[in-house]
Amino acid sequence: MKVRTRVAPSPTGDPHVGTAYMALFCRALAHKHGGEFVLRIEDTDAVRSTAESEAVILDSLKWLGLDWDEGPDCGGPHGPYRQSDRKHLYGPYAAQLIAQGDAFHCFCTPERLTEMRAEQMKAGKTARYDGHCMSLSAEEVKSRLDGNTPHVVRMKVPEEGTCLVQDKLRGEIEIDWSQIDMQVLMKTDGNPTYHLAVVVDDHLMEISHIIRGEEWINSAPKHILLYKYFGWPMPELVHMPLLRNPDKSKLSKRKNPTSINFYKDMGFLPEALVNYLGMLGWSMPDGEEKFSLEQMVNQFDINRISLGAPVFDMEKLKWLNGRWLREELSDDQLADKLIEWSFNRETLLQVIPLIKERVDVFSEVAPISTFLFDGMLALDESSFDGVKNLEPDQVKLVLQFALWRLEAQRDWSAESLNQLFVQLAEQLDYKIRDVLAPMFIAISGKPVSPPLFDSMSLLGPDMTRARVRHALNSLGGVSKKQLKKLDKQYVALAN
RNA sequence: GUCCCCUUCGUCUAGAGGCCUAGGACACCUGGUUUUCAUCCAGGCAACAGGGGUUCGACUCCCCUAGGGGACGCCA
Repeated sequence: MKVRTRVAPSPTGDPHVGTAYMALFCRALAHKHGGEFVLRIEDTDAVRSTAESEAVILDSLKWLGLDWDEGPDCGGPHGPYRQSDRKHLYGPYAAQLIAQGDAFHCFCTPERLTEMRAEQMKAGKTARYDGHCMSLSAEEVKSRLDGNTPHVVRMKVPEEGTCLVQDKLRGEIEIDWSQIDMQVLMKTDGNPTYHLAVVVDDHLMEISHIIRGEEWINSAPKHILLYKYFGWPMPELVHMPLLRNPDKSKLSKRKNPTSINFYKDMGFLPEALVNYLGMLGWSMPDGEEKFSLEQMVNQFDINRISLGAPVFDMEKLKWLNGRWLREELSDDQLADKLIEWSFNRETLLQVIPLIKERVDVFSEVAPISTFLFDGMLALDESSFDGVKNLEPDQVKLVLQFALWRLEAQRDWSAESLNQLFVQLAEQLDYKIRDVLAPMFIAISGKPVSPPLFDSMSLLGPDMTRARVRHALNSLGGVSKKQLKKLDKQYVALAN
């Protein structure tokens, strides 16, 4: 059988290193066995999915060299490769399950479900649909459907027994059916949920091996059951360990930069980042730590994957990057890479308007603009001494609120960043000057610098957010207790 | 709370019953090369979570405990 794998990102945000991690292993397995690696866009969440996010994710994966054999941009024999373009496909499958008696219409309101789950959890039970709408008669269902009552389609799940999940890495995993919820398959808006779409698409696209994060183990029984209902052959399951923050929690942008673009902005080489991801949870037979994507594919053996969840260690990534840079690039090539990265005419033309009025001779250009080419700035508490009108706690509050706003911000033009801060200052009833003072330190490292919003715009969302987070950390970070308090204030702010 | 997964130096890992006095790498420390720094080289510190089995023999197999993580959405 042909080995076909897929990575299926959801275009709802920044390109995540975890997506690249899965793409790397999917690609390695497929290509090692002469098969194909597919990229599919899972945009069944119509509210959160955006075309921009999709474009950025595709670009990032390409930048890393993790290109695919079939996908939304290049097509292929199993297209389309975007679930929103396949929307018409899923309804009939849901209808088939209803006709077979393996699924049913559900008219329960979200309120009732929330209440039901809360009660179940309170009683120490697993939250699970209680089967309320399964008892509806055919006539009742028909009349409600005719009356256009909002509804979903749910799959039926056995009450008793055990599901055996075969995982290539972990062997047999037993999960009781009583633990499995009667998953919604079709949403009120007519879109399939991930669970239906993934099964239908993986089957239609002839995916042979599903490589995904460990977080999916618990929903494997739902998928296995759907394959059974449809009478389709079950692909092999490979659940990879999850990448971790230094504190061992699941890698998250709150604690560690997760956007691929951040690493690009920092000036990492794509080869080094891919190499680093490859050595998390996997190793070359000879123990060599520096290897190219091609070398990894050639040597790839799924049995060399280790299951302990690896901590993403930027220090080691940096060391590896240094090796790639020194060992693989001639001075000439390095010069080209630097130009490509930031030292180009285009970037320069964006910087010059910010500094022209502030320099008299060329030799002043570098000192005033270094922060635009820097990574994480060398900050400590004393860096914020110049912030006079705010108490230390207020400085933290401003930075944290700004960070939250910036995380939600999509338009990264200087003008809309300006508006963001004007609004924040108004809502806080602070002077804009006082709100901006800590921001200047966070972004440029100094109390005075070229225009803040233009600088932020130039640095881009990933680097800007990382700097604000870094500033917060250099002030001792925000404790859980503080965070809770701030969050409360922040929510109150919006209303 | 319920269920599931995981567990070798601080971190990434090698290890598929005797080759383990547990190897490598990052970080850290020491020394050498270098006008300084970095690179590079040499050396050092440092781990099989705990307890029971199985076995002539357990880092490796089984069980229990502990710790960590994840899942419990009309998100993926």
